[in-house]
Amino acid sequence: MSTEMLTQLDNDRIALMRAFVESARRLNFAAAARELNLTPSALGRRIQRLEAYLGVALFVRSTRRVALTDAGSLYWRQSEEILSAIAAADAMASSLGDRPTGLLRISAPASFGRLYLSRVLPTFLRQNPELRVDLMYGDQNVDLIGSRVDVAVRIGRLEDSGLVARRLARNVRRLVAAPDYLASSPALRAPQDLRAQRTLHFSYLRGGEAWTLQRDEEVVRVPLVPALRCNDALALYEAALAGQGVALLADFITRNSLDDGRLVPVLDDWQVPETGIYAVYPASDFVPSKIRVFVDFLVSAFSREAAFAPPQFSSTGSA
Amino acid sequence: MSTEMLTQLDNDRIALMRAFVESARRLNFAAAARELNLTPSALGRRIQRLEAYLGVALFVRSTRRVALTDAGSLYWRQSEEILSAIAAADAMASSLGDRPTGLLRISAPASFGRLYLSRVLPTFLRQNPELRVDLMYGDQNVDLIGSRVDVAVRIGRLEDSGLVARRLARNVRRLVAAPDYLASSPALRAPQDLRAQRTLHFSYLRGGEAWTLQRDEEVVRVPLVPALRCNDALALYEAALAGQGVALLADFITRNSLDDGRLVPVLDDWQVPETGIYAVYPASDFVPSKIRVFVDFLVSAFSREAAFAPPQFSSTGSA
DNA sequence: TTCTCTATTGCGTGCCGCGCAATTATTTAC
DNA sequence: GTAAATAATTGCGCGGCACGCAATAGAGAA
Repeated sequence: MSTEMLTQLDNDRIALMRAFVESARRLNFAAAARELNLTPSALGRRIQRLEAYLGVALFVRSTRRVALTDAGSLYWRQSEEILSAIAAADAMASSLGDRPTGLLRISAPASFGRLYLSRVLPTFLRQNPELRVDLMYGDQNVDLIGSRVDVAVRIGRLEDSGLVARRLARNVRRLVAAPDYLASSPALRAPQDLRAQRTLHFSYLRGGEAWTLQRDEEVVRVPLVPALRCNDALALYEAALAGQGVALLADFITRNSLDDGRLVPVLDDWQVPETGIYAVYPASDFVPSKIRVFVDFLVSAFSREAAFAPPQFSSTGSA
Repeated sequence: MSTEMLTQLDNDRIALMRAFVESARRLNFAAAARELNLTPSALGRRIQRLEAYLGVALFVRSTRRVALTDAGSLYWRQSEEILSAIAAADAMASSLGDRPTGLLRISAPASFGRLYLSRVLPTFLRQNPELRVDLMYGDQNVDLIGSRVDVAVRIGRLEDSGLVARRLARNVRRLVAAPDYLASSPALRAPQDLRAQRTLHFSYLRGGEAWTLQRDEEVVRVPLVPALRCNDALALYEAALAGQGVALLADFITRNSLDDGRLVPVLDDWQVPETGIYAVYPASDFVPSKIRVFVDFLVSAFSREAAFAPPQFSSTGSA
């Protein structure tokens, strides 16, 4: 086929065009060769290859002089345009590697996003005016590549391979409930007591419908029959506030309510295994700078956030 | 230098772009590889090279899925345009090799041109409407390349190398004079008698101011002191007609006048070495078709012309 | 004329990209 | 849940092609 024939030769077509353009400008192969750091022999051969490929003579040669043919003149114009188009495309693409531009698609858990991301995002956008953000809230771990997500914030233990993860903060979780609820509920002194409680369970929680608690070396896994099962942590939080039952929630959600007493810790002497909050993005030799910039921003923003730092809550909270 | 670094890599840039475009269209390396008759490995490497060159990731990959990055999307558009621009330029250039188009610069002796070329040229132009002709009359042998002449008609013996010559016709020359002149001039029976004649000499004649005559094996070279020396054969012809003296002229010039007796041959038993009429053009592996077409036209036109065929004149003459 | 510079070509070498096959991972089927 | 199939990647070895060097030839300049 024709394409088959061509693929043999169009390998170095740009080099050929470059050689041709330079020669056309100077009408002197030797000078063009010097300009391109080539030997005259190599340059002459490139012109020959180009002519052979096109099936047209581009130059009329004597041993000492060179002139453009008609085809050469026309091809010259076009070649110049093509070469500068290529240069422009290259520059464009390369600059994308340097400057954060375009659309940044972020996936984040709804709770984390609404509570926290939406607070710091304006700052980020102000710092990167060339960047637009598409924020997709959802607690399910989406397929980054399939859904064209650039960066995802993930909470918990991660397992994705082929993804780079940077830890943003610790994720301390607690069993909490509203004082109202506790006043009217069965005693709750040991993990096993949870089975008699109304529990509020996060759908996507790893490990199914069960909570894992530990105290020193002791680890217990308590199966649940949740009173409420929801895939939105904030909804669980509000249910807990309303006295619907006991919930396993991250500190960054319950922090304020714990501070002012609207929620209280439950089974305080037991701990929930600590996980992390991560920014993950596809591994690549050339990470788009919009991703680098955003992840860096998240890291530095969260490093200044007290809400995530201490396992026990204090009264520090800054915007 | 930057150019130095780049020249290493931009060799096969078009192949890389082709691979990229195909992959971007299908978002499937394997399919793209099949389309391009490549192995997936080769195609993957081409994408890698392109990304390395640009310093940007064009695709986000998992082992089984592939998606475009922002840079990839943008580069895709530009690549498509660039590739079609290249295809267009190629097609343009290649078509020039097939169809006679553009400007054909012809150099020809003034005599030959005015007497003959101008008569057949309209036919040629009618047959090749896309062709414009720049006709340059001059008996001097111009430098084809330096003056951008495509085809030159040359009369006589040729010596140029690096040029291709096709013989159009024999060039039979004769010594002629007007009857009036002969009536009032010294006797003219042997070549040596020419020294006493008024002679009309063509400036560019090879061999200086002398005529060479032969009879059987006998060759004589007769030095001249021309009464008129001119670089325009037609001017000599008219001078001869006016009875100014003896001229050495080509049959194609004097033919009509010999037919009707306005000129008569002189020293009839001696002959002037026969030369040829040639179309010459620069040697090249790819002769522009406008040149091929024109030379072919000349050859076929002159093969039908009686004026050049017979050494002795008959009464055949067609338009 | 001689000298210089230019374009070309023959020859040898080195590099680079390709194909093949194995590896890894993800999707689909059962 | 396991297994099979497909897709992308990588290591390895080879082959081809383009380059450099040097010699040839021709054209212009002094």
